Amino acid sequence: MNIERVKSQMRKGVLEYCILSIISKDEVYASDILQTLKDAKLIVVEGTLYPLLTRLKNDGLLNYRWEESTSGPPRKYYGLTEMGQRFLKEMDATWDELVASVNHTTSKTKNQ
Amino acid sequence: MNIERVKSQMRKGVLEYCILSIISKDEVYASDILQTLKDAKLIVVEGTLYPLLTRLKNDGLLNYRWEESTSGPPRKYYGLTEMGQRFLKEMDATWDELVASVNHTTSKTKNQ
DNA sequence: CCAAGTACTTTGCATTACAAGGTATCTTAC
DNA sequence: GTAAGATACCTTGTAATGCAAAGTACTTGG
Repeated sequence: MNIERVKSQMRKGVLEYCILSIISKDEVYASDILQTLKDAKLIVVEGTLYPLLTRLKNDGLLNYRWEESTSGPPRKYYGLTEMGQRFLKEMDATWDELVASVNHTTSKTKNQ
Repeated sequence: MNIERVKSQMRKGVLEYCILSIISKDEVYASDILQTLKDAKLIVVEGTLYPLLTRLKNDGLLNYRWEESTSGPPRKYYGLTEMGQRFLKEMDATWDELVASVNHTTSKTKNQ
């Protein structure tokens, strides 16, 4: 039992949310997403991200287009579908609710 | 793919944190915890809670004492060990960091 | 003594993050 | 033109764990 496991555990729950949010702002490819998450201290590895992107695409929340790169193989640039945008809004609300619930449970609402 | 799955997913990450926090305030038994979580809209079922309490106990974060009940079988009243208290403080920090990270990623910090 | 209620426990399953390794494409250097 | 390195995407196996469902055990009331 260590705090790293807990961090990882908490991270899991918001991964999809953060990834959808990142994609909603800009068409990006996997490395962009990894870098953005890293900047936010939400470390994620390739083996986690790729299957997740595929899952989100299969669920109809994402689509992508291939784009040539000047410095390597072509990249998959992801964007949100209309359904993805609707879903992201729901996730926004879900996140806010969760924060409220946790703060309620841990009593950070008023006192402290 | 539905929003319920996402909620469940997010919930997972904070379950241990919320449970430790609840126990830190008062000696409670399983049904108390379930009720408190339910009040906070963090629905959890028995089959989730009991193994988790056992795990936390085995990790040295919790201890318990049996107490007779006037209305049924005896109850296990849980309390935090010293290690559990230290761990909870770390979880507090971890949670705050996560909220900051998510807000950063989803850009709720300043603009919007 | 058995039915109902309460409390705790166990089993099997599905999901999924991660580590590690693999495949494919492109650029650079020679 | 090809070998080496870099970049990008993908796959496989494993471990953790929330949940549904069923089980065990104790207590009380008729």
